[in-house]
Amino acid sequence: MDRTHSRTMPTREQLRIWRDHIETTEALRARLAGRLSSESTLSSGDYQVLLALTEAPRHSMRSSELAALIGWERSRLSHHLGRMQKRGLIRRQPCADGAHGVDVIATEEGREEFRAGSVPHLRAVRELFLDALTPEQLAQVEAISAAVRRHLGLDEDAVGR
Amino acid sequence: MDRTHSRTMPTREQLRIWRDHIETTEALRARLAGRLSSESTLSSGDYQVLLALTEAPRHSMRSSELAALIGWERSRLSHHLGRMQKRGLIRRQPCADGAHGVDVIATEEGREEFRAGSVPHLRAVRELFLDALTPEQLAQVEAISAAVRRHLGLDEDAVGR
DNA sequence: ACCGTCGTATTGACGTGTCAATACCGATGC
DNA sequence: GCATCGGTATTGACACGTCAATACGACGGT
Repeated sequence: MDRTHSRTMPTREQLRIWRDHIETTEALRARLAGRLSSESTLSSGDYQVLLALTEAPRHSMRSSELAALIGWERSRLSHHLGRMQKRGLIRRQPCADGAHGVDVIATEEGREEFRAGSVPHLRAVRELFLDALTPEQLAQVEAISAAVRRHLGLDEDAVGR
Repeated sequence: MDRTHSRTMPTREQLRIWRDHIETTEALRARLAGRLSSESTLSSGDYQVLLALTEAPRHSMRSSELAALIGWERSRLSHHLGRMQKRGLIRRQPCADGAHGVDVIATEEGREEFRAGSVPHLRAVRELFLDALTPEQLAQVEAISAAVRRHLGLDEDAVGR
């Protein structure tokens, strides 16, 4: 590779860009979470879970599949499902089809909350993020994310890459 | 404003870019935090606090100044300082100069940990983030962050803008 | 039948973050 | 002097996340 730059420390300028990037993205995430919970009783995590479940057959999914699909650790999902269950958004029941797993099921109430939160959430993504950028910038965001993901070795598993 | 695009929902493609962006940045943050705590006993939060304090005169700062400088809510800082104090990284003492505040002081141990973590941390920023991008992309990141910050109304207070 | 072991899900301890309520103190008005 | 108000810092309750430890059923070897 012979990269000349990798042995030196970041410059002030580079660090500033890094910090701005992280802080801005964090602020964006927080704003979006705020919008979501002001329009529905859901958090971002609840939304991700319910998004996956409502799109699944019978609004239901194996716990481990769900974790893989949304990219969460198992224990994180387990804790989160506990909280959601307490609020009546989902149910859990021993896996119907033989094996030794757990089926997670979105309740009617959970699906209702999801529907109620969905449109405002998508609108917020547009208003807070997409509207801030030109189409060229959005394409740049895509390329930059891809470069970082590749660099970090995410997306390893995908087949054809 | 008459923006033609603001009344429609995001496309699938736009949503994908959004999610990739958020997830990638989050993964980056997590990786960096992991590197930091594997090289020193510090978390990212500890690092930010100690960075501000070690650069301040007498390694000390009013609690409220500190919160403003690193952009944290007061209560968040208070909780965090409690944890750092328990580990001996900082001390707190009633404000020396008259008024009714609290001085936060980096202990010798805190400064030592900061020094130990600093170089590996900066190296990790380079390796995980800066090395992933071309100079053009880094400039794009800067412009994109600026656009989003402007759009969200951050940076409001700055004088001359 | 018994013992490891692997995969799945949960749990407990703890660090982290937010929000609302509180404690504290100095200044201001009566 | 005393009530009240404003700014400062803390606290408690709770949501969220990670890590390590645990439970427990299925499976393979003996």
